[in-house]
Amino acid sequence: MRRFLIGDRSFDEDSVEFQALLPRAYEHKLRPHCRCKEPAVAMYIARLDGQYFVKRMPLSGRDHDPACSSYEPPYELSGLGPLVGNAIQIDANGRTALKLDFSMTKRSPRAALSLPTESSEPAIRNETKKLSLRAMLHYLWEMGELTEWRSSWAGKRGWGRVRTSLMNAASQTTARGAHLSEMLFVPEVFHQEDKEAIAARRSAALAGAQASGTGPRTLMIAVAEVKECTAAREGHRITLRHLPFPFMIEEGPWKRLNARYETELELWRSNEECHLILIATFGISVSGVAAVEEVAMMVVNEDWIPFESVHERHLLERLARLRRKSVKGLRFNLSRDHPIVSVTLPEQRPSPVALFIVPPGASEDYERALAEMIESRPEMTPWVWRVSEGEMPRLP
DNA sequence: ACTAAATAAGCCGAGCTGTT
DNA sequence: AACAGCTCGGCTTATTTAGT
Repeated sequence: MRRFLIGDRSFDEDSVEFQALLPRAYEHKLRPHCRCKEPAVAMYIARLDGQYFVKRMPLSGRDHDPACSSYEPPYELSGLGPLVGNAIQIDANGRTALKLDFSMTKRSPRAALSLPTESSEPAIRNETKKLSLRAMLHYLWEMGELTEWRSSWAGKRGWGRVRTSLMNAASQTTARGAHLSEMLFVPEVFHQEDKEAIAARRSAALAGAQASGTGPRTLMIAVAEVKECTAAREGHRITLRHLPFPFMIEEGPWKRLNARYETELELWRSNEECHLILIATFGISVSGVAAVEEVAMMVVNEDWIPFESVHERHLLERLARLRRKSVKGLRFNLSRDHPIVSVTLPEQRPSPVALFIVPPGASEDYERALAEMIESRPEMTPWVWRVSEGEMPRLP
């Protein structure tokens, strides 16, 4: 159980007086501090559906004691590490600001191209990294705690849960000076009996993507599960679950998508249980047709945990039966030849465990980078499965 | 209100990879 | 081995924001 400090008073999480204090503390924007470590770790109070929760500040999971329920493994082991502080900036109120590497508007084609002017200005290095679309999807998944799993959650996570988690994550986040929740569209679970209300909420949510006729088109970001892709008269039609209309994609981008996400599509087609998650910037034309501008994808298993190879899926399958929590590491902007932690087991005793999978045919550089990564986090017990050496080793 | 600086989006070229 | 296509980074220009 967690113990909190509010002001100079100490409370047990479950105590009646603490639960009674929460609404007032929320009202006055008081910040609880978790006493699992000294000095206590700053947290915040969130209100969800009229209930109050003490939540950790974004990306502060590593500051908690490994035994604390708010503990999360350090993000340096996943693709999140290089982005924190640059593309992902966290302020004191627990809100994060993202820098995006994709357009959120579509401007009309440039009227005239001006000849490049002679310029002797010193070149300004743009060293700030930005989030790709895939990294944005991984960010939402991680912040929504959809990378976490324990066996007791079996059967309890469906698209409704996923959607709520994603929207919660977005509500803490800004990008390009706007709230991410206003830019993000995630289709609601469709129920026939609630058809009209859902349609009304949907069209309200999609207002930001609607073409106004003049000026640059503003785009929105959609996250949804792909149902199927079919050829259209021109380009392709992507049908998404819980959405009554398809997203159109032109032939060129469609080809690129297939080449880029060949592995993902292959994994998706090879297994009926898994889901293909799409993230795309899109706009809606005056005639009401939704068209994709940019797109990225990832494959998740039946528990909505992302994976990138059959080996990882096997590992997740084994871990899904464990009562203790497992946390999936994600790649964000990193390419496939960078090692990242596959899964961490934060609740493992005596120390948290980092599970790595070395893909067959990994280079020496890969092994070297992996060794460095393991060395840099001595508090984590490493577990390595080298696929080329055979079967999965025994889990810790 | 005007100017300067920061930011966003699109274009272009260098380098890499995969194919023929 | 050459070529084509794609990706990534840098540069340019437009637009927004902040400061005077």
